[in-house]
This record gives sequence, structure tokens and C-alpha cells, in this order.
Amino acid sequence: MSNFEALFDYIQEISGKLLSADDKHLLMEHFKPKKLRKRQYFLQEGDVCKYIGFIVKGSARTFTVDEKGHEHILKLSLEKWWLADFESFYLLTPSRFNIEALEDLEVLQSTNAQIEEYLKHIPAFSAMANVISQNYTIANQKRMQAAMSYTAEERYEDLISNYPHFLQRFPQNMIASYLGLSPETLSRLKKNSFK
Amino acid sequence: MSNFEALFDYIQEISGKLLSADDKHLLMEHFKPKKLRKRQYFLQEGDVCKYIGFIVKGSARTFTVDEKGHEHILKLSLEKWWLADFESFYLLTPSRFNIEALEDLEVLQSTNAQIEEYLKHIPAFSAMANVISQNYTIANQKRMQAAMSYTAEERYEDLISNYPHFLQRFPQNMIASYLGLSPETLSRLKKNSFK
DNA sequence: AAATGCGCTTGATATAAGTCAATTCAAGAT
DNA sequence: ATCTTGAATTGACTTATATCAAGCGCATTT
Repeated sequence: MSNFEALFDYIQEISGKLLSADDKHLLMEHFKPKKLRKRQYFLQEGDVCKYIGFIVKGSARTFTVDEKGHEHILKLSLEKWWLADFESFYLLTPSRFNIEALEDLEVLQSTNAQIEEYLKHIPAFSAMANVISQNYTIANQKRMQAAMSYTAEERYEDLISNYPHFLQRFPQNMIASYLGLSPETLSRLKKNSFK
Repeated sequence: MSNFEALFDYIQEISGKLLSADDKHLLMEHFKPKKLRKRQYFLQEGDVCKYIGFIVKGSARTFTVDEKGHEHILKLSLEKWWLADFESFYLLTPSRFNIEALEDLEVLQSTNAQIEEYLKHIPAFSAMANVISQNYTIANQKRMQAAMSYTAEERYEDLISNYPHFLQRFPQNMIASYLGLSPETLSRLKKNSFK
């Protein structure tokens, strides 16, 4: 119940529209609460990402494992973020990513087919989707630019100013991987930047 | 006139829906043909990206210039691609990017306000927008992964298999910058991969 | 035909970041 | 309380890529 309040608030806030009682009932009917304990997987490489999850509580990481066995974190996610490999979710192809809970995790999850229904029938939901799509496009553009043009140190500074809470919520080695750095390099970087 | 046929075909192909005669008239009313000669700018750093352009003919690059004066290409664009800095276009903020014609360029351009109208009134157009948004999300996810996890050589192989025509249309130093490499490094890379 | 500019290549060197290995430290488990 | 585990740090060394510099074709201009 209070899980759903978080989702309702989020949709209304982002879309700038109100949800009717009917809208809420429809959402509650098909978004299923799911709990994962720390270290459990929301999605495993090779599986199809059947569900998209809205994070009510906890955190997660989306990562790949390369041929040498090294992990690369593509996304770190917190409360009020959506959890999915969108390629797999949209196209129903096997995913190349793993999504793992970094803390005990509570999500509300739904299938692509249900999402299509929401988009059709709930104006606030489709308005939200449009805003999110814009935000994602902008964020991706920025992150890509940072990855291409910035040095390791600049990317770290950037992270600090854009997502300061990340430093509290995620261990350093995860941050390093997210920035495309080895844990050692990030450690040294921090030491030097204090001077 | 034949310019618009390219746009109409594109919208119908991507959306899977047909455009009515009214739809087409509406599009022709507000999409303006614009020609740029090679080396001219579609968008300059610091300006607001007032227009989104649909490329009918030609090619372009989107790039930033860092403090050291080095250019970094974020996007290489060809026929049937959309041209804009979406952050600036959506939010009307000054752009950090430059968009420059690499060949003589013909685009059909429109403002954000007009696009909103199309989304409201032309079903094929809004269906197209949804598909594009999905494709962008997927492409961004892939490119980000490539940038994080792949070596220079793997990124080049990746480019060859995903966009083989890029090699014909863009000079090598542009490809290098797009891959986040110096021209020298790409040159050496090619030599070694032949062995 | 000469001259200019430009993209590509090649060589020598510099630098940023990765790798491997050892140590410390804190947190959880027994 | 002790033991174990894993994160963070630090040092020594390696590697990938950038930088600087020179030279070579090739096209465009004069």
C-alpha cells in the first residue's frame, strides 16, 4: 500500500498530472511488489528482461562481465529509478546485462504488455513516459560526452557534483567501475585531489 | 517536394502507419527545407538549438571542443537521421555542442513547438517518436557499454560491423574522434589488425 | 607546372591508467 | 573474543594510448 504511494507520487510529480482513483486501481492491479535481498539478481545475463521495476527502496547495479572476467558497471540505481535492460525489455532478446541488488531491494514490477496498457489508458503515465524519455536522452548525451572528453579526475568531480549521495550509498569500488576506472586508480585520484 | 517524400516514407516506415493527405499537408506547412554547404554550421556552441533537422541528403558531425582546444565527435549523422542537441532543443538552454555539415547538407527543419503539434495531431508521427525513443535508448546503452568495456580495437571492429558505410562516408580522423581515439592510434590499429 | 594544404602514416617518447602483490582495517560470522 | 572476509590503500611495474614531429602522397589552387 505505502509502496504504491511512492509510485503514485512519482508519476504525478514527473508528469505534472493527477492520477484518478481508477488510474490508481489499474496500476495496483498489475504492478507487483517484489523483494530482493542484497546480492540477489533482478536480471541475469542471457535471460530476457520480462519486467521493468520501479525502485521503492534499496539500490542496484547494472553490469556486464567481459571475456577476461572483469565487471563493468553501466548504471547505479536508487529509489525512484526504473530498473531494466531496455533493449531486452523492448525487443524481448536475451540480455547482456546483470542487474543485482546492492542493498535489500523493494520494487514494483510490471511487464511490457502492461506498460503499453498504462500508456494507452492513463494520461499521467504516458506524460511521465515522455518526460522520462527526454531526461534519459539528455542524461545519456551528457554521460557519453563525459566518457569521451573528460579525464578520470574530471569524471569523478562530475559525479560528485551531480550525484553527491552516490558516495554515501555505494562502495568505492562500485563507483570506480561506474566511472570506468580500476579501484586502485580511484583511490589514488582521491588522495591527489586533496592536495 | 521530393524532399518531403523522403520524410513521409521515413515516418510511415518507422511508425508502421500511413500518413493521410491532411497529415502530409500539415507536415509540409511547418517543416522548412534548409540547405547548408560543406563546413557550414547547423548549430553553434552557445546558441540554443531552436530547430530539429531531418537529414534528406548529406552528412554532419556533432562535436565539443575541450579546454585544450581538442575536438570530440559525439555523433556522426547521415541521411534519415535527426539532427539536434536534444538537451538544448528540449530545455531551450545554450548548447555545448557544434553541429557542422561534413558534406553539402539538405535538411527539413522544425521547431519544438511544431513537433509538439505533430505529436498531438498526427498518429503516425507520435508512433514514430515512440519507436525512435526506444531505438535511441537501446543505441545509447550499447554505445555506453562499448565505451566502458571495449578496447580501442574492439570499438573499431564494432563500428565496422554496425556501420560499415561510415568508412566510405567519413574521413578517418573523424572516425577516430568518434571512437575516442587520436588519428595516429586508429591508423596504427588498422595496420595491426591486418596481420 | 609549381605551390599549398590536408589527410594519412610512421617513429620516438611521454603519460595516464591498469595490473599484480602486499598490508591494513573494519565488519560479520563462528 | 577470535577468525574470516572483503574493501581500501600503497608500491612497483607494465601496457595502452596520446603527443610531438617528420615525411609522404594526393587533390585543389594559382
